[in-house]
Amino acid sequence: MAPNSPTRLHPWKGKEKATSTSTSLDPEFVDLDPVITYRHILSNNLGVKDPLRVIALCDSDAFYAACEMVRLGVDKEEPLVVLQWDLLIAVNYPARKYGVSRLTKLKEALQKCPGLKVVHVATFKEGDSEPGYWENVDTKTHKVSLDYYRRESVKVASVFKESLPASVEIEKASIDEAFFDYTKTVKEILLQRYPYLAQVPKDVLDGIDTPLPPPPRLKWTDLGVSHAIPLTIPAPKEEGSEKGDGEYNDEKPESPEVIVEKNGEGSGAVEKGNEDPGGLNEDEEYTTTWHDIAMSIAAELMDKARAKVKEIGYTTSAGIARNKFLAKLSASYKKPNSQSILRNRAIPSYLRPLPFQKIRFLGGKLGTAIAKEYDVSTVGDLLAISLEEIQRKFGENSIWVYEVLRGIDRSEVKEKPSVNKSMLAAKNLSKPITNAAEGHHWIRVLAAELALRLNEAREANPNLWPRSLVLHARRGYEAGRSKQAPFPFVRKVSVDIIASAGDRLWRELVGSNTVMHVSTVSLAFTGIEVAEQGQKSIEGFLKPASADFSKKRPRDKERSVSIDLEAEHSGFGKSDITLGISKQNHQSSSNVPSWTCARCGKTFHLPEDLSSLDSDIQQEALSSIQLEHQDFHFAEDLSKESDDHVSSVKPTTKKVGFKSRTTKKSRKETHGLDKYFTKK
DNA sequence: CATTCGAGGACC
DNA sequence: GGTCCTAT
Repeated sequence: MAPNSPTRLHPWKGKEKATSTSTSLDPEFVDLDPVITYRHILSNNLGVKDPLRVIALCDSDAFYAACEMVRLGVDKEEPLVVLQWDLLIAVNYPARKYGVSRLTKLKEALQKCPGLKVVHVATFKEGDSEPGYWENVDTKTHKVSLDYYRRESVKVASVFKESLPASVEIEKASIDEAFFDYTKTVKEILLQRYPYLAQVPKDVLDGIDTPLPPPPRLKWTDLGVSHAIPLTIPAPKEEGSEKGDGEYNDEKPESPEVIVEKNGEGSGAVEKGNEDPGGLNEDEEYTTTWHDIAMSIAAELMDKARAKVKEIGYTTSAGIARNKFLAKLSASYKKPNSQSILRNRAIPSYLRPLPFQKIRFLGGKLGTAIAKEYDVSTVGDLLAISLEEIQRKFGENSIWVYEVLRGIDRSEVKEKPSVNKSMLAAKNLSKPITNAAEGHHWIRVLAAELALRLNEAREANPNLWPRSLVLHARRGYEAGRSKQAPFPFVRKVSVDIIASAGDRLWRELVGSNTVMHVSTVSLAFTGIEVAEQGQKSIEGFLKPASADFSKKRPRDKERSVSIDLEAEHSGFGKSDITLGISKQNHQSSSNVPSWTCARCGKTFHLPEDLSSLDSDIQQEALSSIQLEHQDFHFAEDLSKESDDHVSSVKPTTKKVGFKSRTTKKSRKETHGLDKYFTKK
């Protein structure tokens, strides 16, 4: 094992070079055995360079299939597939044993597995109030609904959250998987178990930057670790192998040096692991670094959380490693219902034989282009390419590719807001639409789903407001086209409101064409935002003088616009429910600001007696005026009024009572290579 | 080989 | 605003 090398001034900053003294470690891969100091274990904000960083990825096994098994109370051993029209979209593991995989035809699947349980996803048709499971579904009349899976996904996520210490950061990455950052938690536990790690030696030159004492040699199997990826990885199967999805190392490893152990849920793995311990060399069998031990602690926690999730019917597979990319990769090492640790020192042998197109973001066009350019397929092949070379060919940003091939990934586990930013309903037409009436029909169906989902989401969070409605349509094999428009504030969205807005977009999109061949159509809410605290509802900002807002709003970066509505409610006589827009600096003088609608030219005034109306009536009235003035909240485009000193932070149009938004870019997921993607 | 539904981000 | 990209 590698004893920590002596004195370095600031090893935690060390970008310069791996400090490993172990000659057994692969020189292509740096920082596999970094020096870990007292500072490292005592600090909590070391970020992605933290040598004790521990990340996990956990995904649900055959999630849609599992959802249906839970819903129907199907035995866990029973083979089951989920059908979408005549396509299998999910296959549970019992069914996979029969050689059934996604993308097999239903007929073929039934031949392979006669007892196969087949469930069609929920669907609904025009007029249905909610999706359901029917005997016969017809793609000509019905639309698929994945809503049940979304709701189950939320349940699983909340069980994870409840089952883990609050210090674990969680990023829900998709409907069936999440990343976990255990770094902070694991340090706390390390300090509990090894209190001497908190005692910086007094008599040393480097103080807190002194390397930690050598870690205890612990047997993986005694740590409750169910699975550690071996230092030597069996080569992935080649083309010839008759193997379903060709998942990299998906099958049970057979080589004797594999450590398989414990709580494999009765998989028989225990016996196997203990069968031939003589085949293991010392490095395989024991932890050798503090990072190993940190990961084993994460494994304990992950294991417990997964057991909790299993109680509600979902088995999961997890990977634990030093970053997101490797955690994700490791999760697929052994499936289902299992977890794997990838130790730093196993990284080179794990990555070298890996087909690089398995790597996130390399699975698509970029990966294909790289494969063509160099006529190679594995990570090992690409290690020969220098950074300069790859940057010359693929641009500056491809340093990301260079690093990821070497097991480096700087991306962070970032908690996401619980509400999605968009909500989309789509329908693929087997028989293309040829006239406008059919278009309107499908828009109504899509609108019905959106209405249902938005209102449903508002039960949990009443302050959800979609900014826009977007209609996509694709004609034949041409690229799709889209149109969007602001969506009005309406508390109770109805199918009609969405559909009428959708119809307008449809007309814009297809123009005066009477002949059309639209093959896909989708409708989406985008820019969904949550109203600020204290501005819980439209009523909230209607009642008192809008002067209150000015105090809450940031004064520097933008000039706030407050919006009020003027509406008319026939049954209520007077047409003085008004909505206006006023500039912040004007409104202090008066509680009755006015605004002229950019589209219709009408001037509105704030009502004085608004609060005397019933809130139900207020809402209704508001809805009606909003429909007439759909673009009211874009009447003023603040982004056009640029102030030099804030030019880097571009204000966006704002709605009263909503969080301020800037256009500050979040981390690039595509690593700036989008330009390249579109090229080919 | 093709395929459905869906979410998010980047670019211009 | 619109288009294109990525995962399963």
